[in-house]
Order: sequence, then structure tokens, then C-alpha cells
Amino acid sequence: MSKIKETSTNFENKIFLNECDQIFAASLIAGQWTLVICCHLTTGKLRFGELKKRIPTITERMLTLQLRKMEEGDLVKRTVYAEVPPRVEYELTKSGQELSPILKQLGEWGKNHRKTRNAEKSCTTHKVLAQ
Amino acid sequence: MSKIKETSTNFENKIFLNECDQIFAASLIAGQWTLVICCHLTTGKLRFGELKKRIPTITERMLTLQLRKMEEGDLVKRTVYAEVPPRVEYELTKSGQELSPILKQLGEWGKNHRKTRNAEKSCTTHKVLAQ
DNA sequence: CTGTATCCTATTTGATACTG
DNA sequence: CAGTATCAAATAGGATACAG
Repeated sequence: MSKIKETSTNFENKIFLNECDQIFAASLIAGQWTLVICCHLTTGKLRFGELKKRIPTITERMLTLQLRKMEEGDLVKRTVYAEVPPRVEYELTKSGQELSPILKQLGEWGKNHRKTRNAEKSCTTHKVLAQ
Repeated sequence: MSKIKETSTNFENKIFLNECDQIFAASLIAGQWTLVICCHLTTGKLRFGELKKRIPTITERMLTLQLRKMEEGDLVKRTVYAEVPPRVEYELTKSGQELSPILKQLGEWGKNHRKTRNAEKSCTTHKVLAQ
């Protein structure tokens, strides 16, 4: 990458271009339950009821909404079997699986970041006092 | 990691443990403007007004709110200079900088994912028709 | 079993005006 | 310059009941 003056419009545009994909990606994993669902599906396909059981605090409404959103974003694949009683299975798409290692890194970062923060908190009390 | 039966509660707990850090991390980068700000700060410290100029569509209110949230999350450091007129500079913390490469990967994934989706869309029209 | 429909609350964001 | 204050709009999320 050649050097660009930091004041040039082009320089700023390069940054924005990069942003857009990140923001697009972030919008796909946004939502209270998306990552939770993602995580459970990394180990394989699951039925609606199985997901519900693994995430006891989610309501059926939210599970449906989130799964629909993830389906729309091509993160999960929904397979309906024409049986009685109905059976519907959810699994990560190829893209969804490719996201997993990145999310794992994000988790690692989160773990370390949390540690660092706690370590700092025990030294400096001004934040607590400010409350 | 030793093998655990997939039906055991422990197995599910392991997944949940992993989730938590991810969700914690996600909550820190959530918000309409967080990633945009993050991105601009990767190239160095910026003043309030400079950020505002680089993100023309953000309101001062939102810029303030997001920066405060990111400060609270220890992603950015805020430095106030006792000058007239006032000068305040924002920069990524060490943790914030460590997040950058992960966000870059997320952006790469987003770019590819977007491509894949568009390619699929041009072949299959049922989704468009369903609308 | 796998969802929908309805109603309601909480949180987030935006518009605009004002301040030390 | 770097914010606050206030009000309004939009969006996300939850509780509950019901349906194919």
C-alpha cells in the first residue's frame, strides 16, 4: 500500500471502505441472541426445540425472530421435513461456519480484556467513587 | 480437551462459558457507531471535532454517547487538555488496538460473505419472488 | 412440535436548541 | 471547541395466548 497523505479525502475513503464490510458483518451478528445461537450450532444441526432447551431463557418468539434474521443473513440454513409432527432443523451455512473462528478470537479477546479491566479496577478506585 | 458426551450438561456448560466472553466482547462493539469510531482511531488519536468531521452523519450527541460508552468499556482513552479553547483527544487503548486485527478479519469475512450472497441471489430467484 | 398474533415496555437513536 | 438538555421517533425485546 503506497503512502497517502492522512489529510486527503482518499485516505478517509479507504478507511470508510474498510468500515463498511465490518459494519455489515457486525449487523449480521447483532441482536441479543444471535451469538448464543451461533455458538450452539457450531457443534452441528439442531431442531427448534433442542435450541430452545439449550437456551432456556429465550422465548419462542425471540428464537423464531432471531433464526429468521440469521436465515435472511445466510448464516443458518433451515430445513423443514414434511412430517407429522413437524420437524425443522437449523444448521450453520458455510459462511456461518467460517465466522466461527473469528468469533472464537473475539471471545478470547473478551476474556483477556475483562481480566485486564478487573486488574486495573482493583488498583484504581476513582471510577467506583465517581459513581 | 477430553471427550464429553454431547448430551451431558457439562458439554452444554462449556459452550455457554465460551459464549459469555463472546457476548461480553460483542456488547462492547455493539452500537450504531462504535465500529466506525474504532476504525478511525486505528490510525491514531483524534480530537472530538476531527472525529465529527470524519463521520459527517453522526450527531454530536451520539458521538459523545458512543465515546463515553467506549471509554467505560476501556476501548478508548480520553485526554482533556486544560486549554482555551478546550481540546480533547481520543485514542484506542492497548486492548482497543488488540481488537483491531480481529475486526479486520470480521471485515474480510463480511466482504466475502456479501459476495457469496450476491452470487447466490443471481442464480436463485425464489427469495425475491417470496417477497 | 414449531411456530404466530397481540400487546406492551425498554432501549436506542435522531432533531434541535442551548452552554461554559 | 466540546459538549448538554430536552423531546420525539424508531427499534428491540418480553409476556402471554393461541394455531396448524
